[in-house]
Amino acid sequence: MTENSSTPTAGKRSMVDAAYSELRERILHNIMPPGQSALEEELALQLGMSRTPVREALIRLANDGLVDIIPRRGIRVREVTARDIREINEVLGCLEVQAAERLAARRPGEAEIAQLEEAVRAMDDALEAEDMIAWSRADYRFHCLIIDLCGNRHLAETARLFLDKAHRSRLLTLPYRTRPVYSNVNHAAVLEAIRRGDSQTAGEIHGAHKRRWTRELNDIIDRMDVASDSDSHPVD
Amino acid sequence: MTENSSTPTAGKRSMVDAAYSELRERILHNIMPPGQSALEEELALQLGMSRTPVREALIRLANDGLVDIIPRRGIRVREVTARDIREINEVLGCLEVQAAERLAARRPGEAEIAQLEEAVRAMDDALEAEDMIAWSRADYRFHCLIIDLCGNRHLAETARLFLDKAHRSRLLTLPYRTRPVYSNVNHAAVLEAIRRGDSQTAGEIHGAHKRRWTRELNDIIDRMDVASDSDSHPVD
DNA sequence: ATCTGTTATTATGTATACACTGAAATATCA
DNA sequence: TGATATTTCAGTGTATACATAATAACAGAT
Repeated sequence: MTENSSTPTAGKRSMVDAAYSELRERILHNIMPPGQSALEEELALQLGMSRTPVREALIRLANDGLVDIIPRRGIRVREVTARDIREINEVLGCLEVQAAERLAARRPGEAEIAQLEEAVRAMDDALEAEDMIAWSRADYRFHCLIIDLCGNRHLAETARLFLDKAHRSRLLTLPYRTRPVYSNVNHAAVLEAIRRGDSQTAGEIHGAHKRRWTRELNDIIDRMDVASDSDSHPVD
Repeated sequence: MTENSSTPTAGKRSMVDAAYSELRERILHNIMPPGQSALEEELALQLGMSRTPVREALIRLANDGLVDIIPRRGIRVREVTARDIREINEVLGCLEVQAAERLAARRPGEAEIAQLEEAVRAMDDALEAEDMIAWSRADYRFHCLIIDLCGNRHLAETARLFLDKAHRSRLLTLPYRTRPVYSNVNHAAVLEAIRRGDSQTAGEIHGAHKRRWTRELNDIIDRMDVASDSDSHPVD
């Protein structure tokens, strides 16, 4: 009877949903670290339910690429290799650029602009205060907003998935990162282009930002000792 | 993740896999047309298995965006609205451009180039013979190859999903299409850029091709009478 | 001692059983 | 007749039971 109330979102969710979000949280927050294996029954016991809803949740998690289901041998939290980090970052980059262009082209309303402004301001404040946790959260919020407001549901859904995948690698790379001063400048510039409805500039700046980040990421990965999974650097 | 084996080398598929691919085929080939609803038990009966594997297959199909699971009222094959067609096409476009760039940058080997050449040749032959079915298949093969060979697994997997989604709308738009002479020219040019390892040109041509197709698609959609789902044309 | 064939175990994959929910259908009342 | 309350009922959501396959343990032989 593990009443695990880590998710304060109390609603009329089915047990499958409960299992899904709980396990997802655990994986995203490294409570279940990459490589860890588990048994369906064990998880069911922990979550206080039978195997059936756990199984169904696991299928969704496998679809999201967070766990591997090994045919008769239970499940494993998927490892994040250097290659994965690079690949995920590449896909996310191209989706986000598209989202930024799309968002600018659709001329969002004042309320939406205000949300973006708030996120940028929060990032500036956090950087000033040297509060990297707060900065990271605000950065995440900004990217989420670009994605969610872009007006293309399919794009938003897919990009959101990759943003979450990227979050897992962020945890690995965070200690290696330098002060993200460029990020703030770029985000402000992107926002300005969006406000003007200048789709092309929004895309270009966001793209340049992403490429710079990709280079930095490659340096970080080289300094880290993660499994490389036989991958050569992508050419920029 | 889910080993999407399009290869006919059927090993020992579990019943879940069988249900998944069977239902997927039915939906993709319009045997179960959009909007059609069904009951789990009914499908289980048709497929000669119990509800459990069918349910699990349905979860995956829902994740792929092919069906909607209505909480207590069974499942429905998802409708393809005009908005969906446009959105899917947009995402696929941006992923494919990235894949083309990536592939060119990667300098694929002779064997891989040969596969692409074969597809282009098949397209030319089919166009000459006015065999639109064969053309469509070769076109599909070409796009699959660009995606599968790009070297980024995550990109490939995601793009593949969207290619399949696009396939469904292709069925709707096919009767409205004009002779795809531009496609063949473009594909040949992309292939040439890939052969030279000219990543930028490959991306540009493929992108231009996609944009032209997007315009044509918008015209087609206007002429069709599909549910529009309150969507304005994306700005190009 | 190592290798191999057999048995035993164990967790999954699938089937079935059951409870709960939401809606259609019927009944009751104004 | 129309509106509302009640009942019924079909179908999902969840739990449990069972069969199967894969591995681990073990014994016997070389």
